[in-house]
Amino acid sequence: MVDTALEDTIKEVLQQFSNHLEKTNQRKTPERFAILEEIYRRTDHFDAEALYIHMKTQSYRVSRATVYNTLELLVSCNLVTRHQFGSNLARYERAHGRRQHDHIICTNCGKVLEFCDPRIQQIKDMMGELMNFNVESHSLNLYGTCKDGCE
Amino acid sequence: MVDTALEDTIKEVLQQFSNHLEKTNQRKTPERFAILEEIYRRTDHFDAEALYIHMKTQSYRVSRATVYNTLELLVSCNLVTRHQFGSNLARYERAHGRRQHDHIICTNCGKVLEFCDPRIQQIKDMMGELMNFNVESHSLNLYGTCKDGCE
DNA sequence: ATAGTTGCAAAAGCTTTGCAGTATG
DNA sequence: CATACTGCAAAGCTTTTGCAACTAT
Repeated sequence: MVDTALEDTIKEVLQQFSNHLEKTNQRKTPERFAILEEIYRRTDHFDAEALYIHMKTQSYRVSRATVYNTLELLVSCNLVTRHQFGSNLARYERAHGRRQHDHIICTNCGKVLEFCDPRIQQIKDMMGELMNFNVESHSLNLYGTCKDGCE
Repeated sequence: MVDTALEDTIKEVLQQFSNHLEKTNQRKTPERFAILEEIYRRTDHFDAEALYIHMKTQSYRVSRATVYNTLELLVSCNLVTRHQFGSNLARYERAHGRRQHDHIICTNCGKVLEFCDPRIQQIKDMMGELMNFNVESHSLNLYGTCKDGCE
């Protein structure tokens, strides 16, 4: 079964990335597109190593250096977001076409769920005003444990 | 000039730590108390290395291992809190006698300010309910830039 | 042709660990 | 006096960097 919505998103995102690279005079290498596509086929919150391993075991061979470079590039053009869920390890997820959301993390089993709350935006606006800051982004993580047992 | 409120806090916190160590059958070493006191004399959001360096240049000699061990111990008994402000570097601050607060970070100059907002607690309560989680803690960071120029 | 990119391996930065020696209870 | 803790150095892990080879433009 083919997920046509996903295929459309991927097509759109690849195009958007291509435009960005063109605009900023950076090269359209196959590695960059392959990494972006791989990221959009995932639904989890992965780390750089997991992405690297997954690409290696798939059709594609890339180096760790390129994975890290491309992740940074994708974060900078808002196609991917970067998180840290309590540890020193950076985690990533696709960003395009997703509404703003935050995360709730089980410190027991590591499960990560997403939630939305409009009050965050209110807090950002109010605090920007109050502290004389241009607030550009935020990160909100709730930590706890699943009530109905972990997987 | 002596800050008597600070001295009182330190006395109280050292006592509390002492009680905790006793209760959990851990040893009251001079290094542990020296590190705790040093932390409570700081007002910033420091990393382990800065604390280590500061202790070395002061009267006290401790090893990095002991600094890391003690920080973990202090976090676990809620006398110190651990943060990550966007990077992979852990930052710490004293926790006792401070009301719950979150952070707003300037991505330009690194300045860290604190703020309180009651809506966070509401969000934690509501999401715990909604997602069937026991929410134990959270971390909210706002990122942006100072409007009136950085230091 | 000429830079920007890649891959590899080495290095860097933060944190943890193993172990022998030390000091607490 | 038993053993938990310390200090030191080595190892671990994630991420970055240097450089020669490659390739997009």
